[in-house]
Amino acid sequence: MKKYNNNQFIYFEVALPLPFYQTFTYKLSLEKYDKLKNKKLIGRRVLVPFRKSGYTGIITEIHKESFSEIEDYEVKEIEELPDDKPLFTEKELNIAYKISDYYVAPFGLTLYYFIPEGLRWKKKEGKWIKTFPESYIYGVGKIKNDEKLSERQKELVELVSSLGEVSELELIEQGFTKTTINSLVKKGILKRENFIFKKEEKTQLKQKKLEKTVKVKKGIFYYGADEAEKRLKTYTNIIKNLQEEGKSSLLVFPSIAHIKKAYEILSKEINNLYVYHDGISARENVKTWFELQEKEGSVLLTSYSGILIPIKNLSFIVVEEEAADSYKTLRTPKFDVRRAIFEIYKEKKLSLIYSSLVPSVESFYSIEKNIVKPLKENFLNVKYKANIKNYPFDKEFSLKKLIEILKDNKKTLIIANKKAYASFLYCPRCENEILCQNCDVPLKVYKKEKEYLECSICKTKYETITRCPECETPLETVGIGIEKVEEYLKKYFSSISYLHEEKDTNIKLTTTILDKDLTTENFERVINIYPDFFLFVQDFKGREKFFRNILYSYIKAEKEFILFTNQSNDVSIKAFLNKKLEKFYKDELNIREKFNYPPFKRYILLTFEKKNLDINFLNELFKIWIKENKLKNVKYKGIFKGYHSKVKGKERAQLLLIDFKNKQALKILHEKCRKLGIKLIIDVDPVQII
DNA sequence: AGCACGCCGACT
DNA sequence: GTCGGCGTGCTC
Repeated sequence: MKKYNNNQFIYFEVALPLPFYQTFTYKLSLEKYDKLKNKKLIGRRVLVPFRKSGYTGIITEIHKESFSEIEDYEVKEIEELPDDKPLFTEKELNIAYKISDYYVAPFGLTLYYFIPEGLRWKKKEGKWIKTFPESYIYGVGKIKNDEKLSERQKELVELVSSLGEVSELELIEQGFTKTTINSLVKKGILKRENFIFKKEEKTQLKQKKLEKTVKVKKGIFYYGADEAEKRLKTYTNIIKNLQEEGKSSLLVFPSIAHIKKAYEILSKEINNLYVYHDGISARENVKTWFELQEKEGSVLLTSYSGILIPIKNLSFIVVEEEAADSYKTLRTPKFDVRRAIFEIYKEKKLSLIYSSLVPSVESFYSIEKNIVKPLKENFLNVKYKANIKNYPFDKEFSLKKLIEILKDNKKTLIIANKKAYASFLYCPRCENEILCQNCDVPLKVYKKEKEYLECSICKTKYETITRCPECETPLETVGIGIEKVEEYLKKYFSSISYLHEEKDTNIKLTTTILDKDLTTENFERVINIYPDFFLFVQDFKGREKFFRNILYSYIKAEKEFILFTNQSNDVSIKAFLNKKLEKFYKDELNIREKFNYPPFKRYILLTFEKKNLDINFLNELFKIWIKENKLKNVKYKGIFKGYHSKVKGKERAQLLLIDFKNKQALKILHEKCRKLGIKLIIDVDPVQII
């Protein structure tokens, strides 16, 4: 082994946004290191060369001084340390590591996911592409009378003051030199800000005296039974108390819509309130990131990517709507925000609340097992204020009945449950459904804005057809989507709109109610049309979804609740009607235990994708993998053709591992598949199995 | 992932 | 001849 002189360099590991279960070694010359103001390297953002391009990485580990390069590869030197301090502390790195480990996701990709978009720079064709300019120039507006400025300088000052704020890059493109800008900055006529721009003075809200002192102890709690608005009030009290001690809070929501609603309500009460999510400009998010690192007593509302911001004095976290399956991300890193937050709790030991009107089955189980403590004694409780009626569902009768009900002009919310116009097109003669050419699934029919067909998987749009391509028979639409309900109602009523449009109409339509708990609007009557299909989907959470769908729609009704269903004998409906919610949870847990479903067994879903995938070959490969890794008692189901057996022209096969613990072996399988050109998607604790 | 290299079949 | 699809190998 050839040794190099390593006295002049510091060596460290860098996590890069690449799909490998490894970090990469880079070095920095001591000469450059000595010039750094902040000597802390761990958690810091680095720009590194990689092959012919370059990536943004995070330093995760410093090598000992005795580290020496080996012949296998040449360690390259980093190009730049763009920030003046680390982006993450060691605690956040630990949390990200645990998340990536649990979900068998590459560490570098996991960490990269939590870096704000504005700081993810890439090198292409020798040039670093930055998401937005690094520095901005703006005028301060103080020019002393005796100040002598050149013509060019005067021009620059004029331009900047007319624009208010302009990126330095833009000024240089306009032909101004760095020296011109620098000299004016030195004189204090212009000001330069890196990343952060003119600080708008946030008007501080006048603080009313706190009604009562609400505090939460350290630990994990469950907060249920109250509706979303009341829950936000409770948090407001807790947050304000914490702010007086300089402590910060983090509120996590399952969607941007939730955050917006919560912000409307909380911003009237709370100072130092921040919002961070993908819908906000990259620049604004970067600013939020750096401010939260410094400011005491701040409050952050976020969804997924903001949970790892190293917020100063963080001591309180809320996971709102904890039952929302959208907390599980769809792309790599495939992780569950609820579990990620649990990892934060383990690392930081603070107060953590999981919250929902009624708990998820998993949360109920955790409460029973004493892992989570209910904040209130009666955590399972719904106010029964509206009368309940249910009618059987069939296409003809239900639509007629609907018209009859709506005739009295009461303010009504209709939950149509299905989007689009119809679920698919069907030929009554040859019994064919019109399928997507790439994915082999029926195409959804859209009609409202424009007539077209769309694949719900690959989103390919097709022109509408009216006759069967095989036999020319006129096609029929099957299923009642929200657009069909709307079309039908419009023949009889004019005051109709969608709930999200926030228009003032008597009849409102929506596809789903599960994410609308924060909708403050009240409805005299709520009609839920045929939520039954939740029960027919091959999904271990089907019944739970059905149950929640009914409960969430029910609580929006002030006086009358109407349910069109053919499942009125199901345990979930009976538990709801008999006001014994607990019955549903007990029953559902029994079923899950009996059928080896989560939370009793842990699942890992493996999805294999390739053009022309051979299932027999895959079976062979799987068995060899078990043998080679000496895996014992591997319980699994499969390999079966995926529920969507063809996606985007690729064949799919799936395999369900039950209570499988050896994550290392999974990495080996992933590597093996990659070499064979098979894409393996590892989904630990999938929220649905289809 | 993303890119270079090399093999092979189709087509000017 | 040569263009391009895709299987393979490699990345500090």
